[in-house]
Amino acid sequence: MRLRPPRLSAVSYQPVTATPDHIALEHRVLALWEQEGTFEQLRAKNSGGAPFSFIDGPITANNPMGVHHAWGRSLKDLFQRHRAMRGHELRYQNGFDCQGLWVEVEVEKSLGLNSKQEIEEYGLDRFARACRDRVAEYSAVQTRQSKRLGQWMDWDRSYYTMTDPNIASIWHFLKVCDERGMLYRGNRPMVWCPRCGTSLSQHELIDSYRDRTHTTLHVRFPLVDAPEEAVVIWTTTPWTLPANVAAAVDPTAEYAAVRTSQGIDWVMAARVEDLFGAAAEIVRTAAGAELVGKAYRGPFDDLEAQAEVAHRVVAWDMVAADEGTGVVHIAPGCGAEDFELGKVEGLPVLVPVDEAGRFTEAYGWLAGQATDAAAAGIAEHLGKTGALVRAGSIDHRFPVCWRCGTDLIFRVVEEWFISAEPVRQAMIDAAATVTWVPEQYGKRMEDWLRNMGDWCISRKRYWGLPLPFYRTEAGEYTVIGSVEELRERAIDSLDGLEELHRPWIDGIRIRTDSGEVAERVTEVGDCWLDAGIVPFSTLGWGREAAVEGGYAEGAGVGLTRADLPDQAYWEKWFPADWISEMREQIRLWFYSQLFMSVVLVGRAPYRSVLGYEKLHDETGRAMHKSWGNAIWFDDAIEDMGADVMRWMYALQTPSQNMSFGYGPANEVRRRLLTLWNSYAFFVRYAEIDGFSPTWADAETGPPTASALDRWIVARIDETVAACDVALDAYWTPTYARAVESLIDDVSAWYIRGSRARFWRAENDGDKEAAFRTLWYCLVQLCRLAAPAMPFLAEELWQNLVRGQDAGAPSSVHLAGWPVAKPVDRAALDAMALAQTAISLGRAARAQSSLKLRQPLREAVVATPDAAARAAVEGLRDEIARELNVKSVRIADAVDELLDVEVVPNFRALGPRLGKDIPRVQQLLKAGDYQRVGDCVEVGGYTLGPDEIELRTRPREGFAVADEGGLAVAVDTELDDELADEGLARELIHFIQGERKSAGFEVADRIRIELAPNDRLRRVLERFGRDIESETLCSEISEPGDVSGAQFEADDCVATVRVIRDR
RNA sequence: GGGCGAUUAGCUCAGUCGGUUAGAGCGCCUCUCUGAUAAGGAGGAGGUCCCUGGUUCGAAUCCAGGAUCGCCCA
Repeated sequence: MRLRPPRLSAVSYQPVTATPDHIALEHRVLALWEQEGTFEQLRAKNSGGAPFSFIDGPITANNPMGVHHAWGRSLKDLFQRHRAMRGHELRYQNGFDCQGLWVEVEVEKSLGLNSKQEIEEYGLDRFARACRDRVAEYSAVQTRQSKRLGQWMDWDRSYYTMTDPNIASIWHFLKVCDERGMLYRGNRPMVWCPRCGTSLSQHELIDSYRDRTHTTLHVRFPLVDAPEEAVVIWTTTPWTLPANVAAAVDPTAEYAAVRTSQGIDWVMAARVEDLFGAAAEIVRTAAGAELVGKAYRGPFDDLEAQAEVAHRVVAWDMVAADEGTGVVHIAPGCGAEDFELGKVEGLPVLVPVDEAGRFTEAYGWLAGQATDAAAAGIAEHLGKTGALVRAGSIDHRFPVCWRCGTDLIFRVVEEWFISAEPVRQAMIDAAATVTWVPEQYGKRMEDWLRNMGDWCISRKRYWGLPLPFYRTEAGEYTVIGSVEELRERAIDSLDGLEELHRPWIDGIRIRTDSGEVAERVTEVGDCWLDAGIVPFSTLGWGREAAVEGGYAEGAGVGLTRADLPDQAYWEKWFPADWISEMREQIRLWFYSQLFMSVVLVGRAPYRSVLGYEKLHDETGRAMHKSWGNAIWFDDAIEDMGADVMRWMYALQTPSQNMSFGYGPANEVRRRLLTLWNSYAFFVRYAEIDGFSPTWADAETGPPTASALDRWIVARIDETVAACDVALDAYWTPTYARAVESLIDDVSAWYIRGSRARFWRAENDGDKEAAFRTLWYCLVQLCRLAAPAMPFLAEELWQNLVRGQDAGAPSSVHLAGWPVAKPVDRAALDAMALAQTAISLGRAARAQSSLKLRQPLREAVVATPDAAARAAVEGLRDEIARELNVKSVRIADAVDELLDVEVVPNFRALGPRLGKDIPRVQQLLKAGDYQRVGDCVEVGGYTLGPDEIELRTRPREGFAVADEGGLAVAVDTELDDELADEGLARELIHFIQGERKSAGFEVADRIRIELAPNDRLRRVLERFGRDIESETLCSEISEPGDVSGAQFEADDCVATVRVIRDR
């Protein structure tokens, strides 16, 4: 280590550790932001800026957030921070989803309740309070977690979907639907959970199939006309047999009557062998159409419920020929397809079980039995009556309730719907105005919209939006559209109405237009109504006067200070410029928002959407608590740290599932270490040299006298432009890769190439330029990386910028986004050429057996391209340094080193020559052409310089490498001086190794004892001082007797001893 | 059955407007640097760009069909 002048100024950088402690650093930065109100400063700074409207999709405040939530929240924060750095005004309103079964089920568990009956016994008021308390608890937990992630939101003003204003906004929407005739009650076969006592929406069936084993039955339905004959059905749901009303056959298929011990059994001919074996005796065959219309005796005709039913065979085109018997048992009250067929055939609908999945009184001996428990009794009964052919079991995929794991059933129930047809086309049109990222999500939305059924909005539960539908005894319905309307119509006092929830709301009766008394239906609403209304309820749509803190009425009191803005505010912030959620929200929140918005204002509530796929573990498997591969946010954030986590999310291609885990996190951490190393390098030398930049330097940029400096500044400009394009397109991986690439270039190329400039003892202009350039690189990197890794960027900023200039912005997040400047393409191209030349030079060197450590006299860089020669000219020093040569000669005489080949530029020539290309290519390859100036005459064409490319091949006998018209040769001849210098380098290398293995500190001074031979003695004479200074050696001595390590190189052998000075 | 994707190195994945030599990271091997050092650099091995056909002077890229996987709907 060379001696340095004493520190000139008192600048002081915070010391930088060898590796970053992300966790400690992040907590430090969080404390700094808190202490200085950095976020508040940012909001104040951007107040009045061009609005950037982001609307947060509410997170269910029901459990701690997971790392999959952190993905979305990191993306949201990334784009918000980016827009804020560009000076946009943002709302920063976070949202919590508060109502619905998700919350109810968790509360049931925590209270030890196990059925709807138990909830009612517990008391709906206490239950509602418990639900609200759970939301309060976990919204606080999620807020804490989000802050730790670094998400900047106006946490005190989060919206809660359970507040009265939110609920009232939905009432208004429902009223509008009613006025347009879109609201109706309907019978629907619903997927039903008997434990939860409620239907499940389509959304809730996602991933609901599990491996289950169920009883299967083959059952005879004897024909009325020919009692010994029967159609035989197969079912996997025995409990539905008491509700049988028909048997379906494929009219176009062939059916066979098979003689069995029980009589004559009709099944589909294709199924005979599977069912009865190859030896089955077929009495006769008939087309399915012949069986259609035949009456049969049902298996449970003795039950009261079956009294009026006339069973018959019906035709159906969906009868499967590859399983069962080819005759399908139809119970329209127990299956979706059965129900549809029943509508066509006019079949009666028997609903055998109640809300709890238990048979009703009309089912006699079955009454009170649960569907799963009834299978055995049903099989036994059928056995007694002779209807049972055989019982078996099946292992299959069967849907279960996502909340409690109970087998789901189908049940026809009365629910409330909003018809989709009147808005279908308008929704498709509105969705087409949206920019979908990734693009195919737009097609998915369109597909969903084309196929969507009516929206079932009712749930027979407790903690949710109370549907404002009031029924008189006569069955007349009134829809209430606001709290004011409720107040006007109420018969009962609203004094006891603590909030718009059950049970309080249930006590309020109203008077209808016709003067009748009406009570509220007991149903609550689908929670996607709660979330879908948010662009209206939180932005003040239709409100005349704003109310500060007014959003918190009802269940939100004490939880939030969100305002209730007015129509002007809505007009400013609607529609959202951008929203982002995971892909499944296409059918959920993106859909419900769109639906409500199209109904209310006839257009899309968002301009652009970023969707993303699923988060899996690092092996690509879905994360499941029960599989033990789930990663808890709280663990991950204090292990890998927020920046590493956020950078992983930024790098992830949104349209692909993410493999998340500690392994990938480590890889990313190592890449961030490169930035840290560059930072540490700068601080070490800036501290030593007393280099202190000013904030103004970041604005003006560094001087660009040297080619290397010009290049890295051009790289920064190029990166800024690339980041702008990527972030404007909401595509983070391109952004993150561009930043990583710049980090790599700063570290691996700029710093490596500039190190000697920083080591230099004298304070010259070039060293100053190097400091200013590296500092500028780091500062711009901080700003570019800040949206994605806000903590690390802030840490660097504090030390590099704010610590050096009190007038600088106090936070990188207040520093503004770098302005894209014109990119110095020439500098980039020149360096690319130089890098190619260096790479070629290395390859050329590698052809000889000389180590890179051995200095060589000269490298020749040759190219026929004059512009390229001029470009490389300015980078001769870089090339010489990297190739360890004394000089670099630039030559145009490629021919002495190389053969030249003319290759067509296909992009330019393709359109012009077309089919002639292969012929011209052949002629050029064969050398059958004339060079005329810059042009080439070949096959009747004259090709201009832009239409050809000159390529070269090395001639034999040279250490030459070439690529694309560029060739590099190295002179491998060694004279004594070069050889000695090489040997000196070897010795230095050896001594450094000894120093290291002896455990000396980098700054320790040493003495060297060695016994040289003549050659080595000559080397020491020539290069002794270099060796001493390189190894921090005070003296090289030659005592008579040396014990130590053996140094061997070339023709030298010496014993060397390295001694630490005291 | 309909729709939307995916398929590129041992692994994880980029690959823009179609351009003739398909890249990165990790892993592996070799070398190198030793004043960023629990780092850094160079090189190498490793590819039927899923398959078939088409369009084109030219296809990983565009089109058609197929296979496999994933997701959505029915």
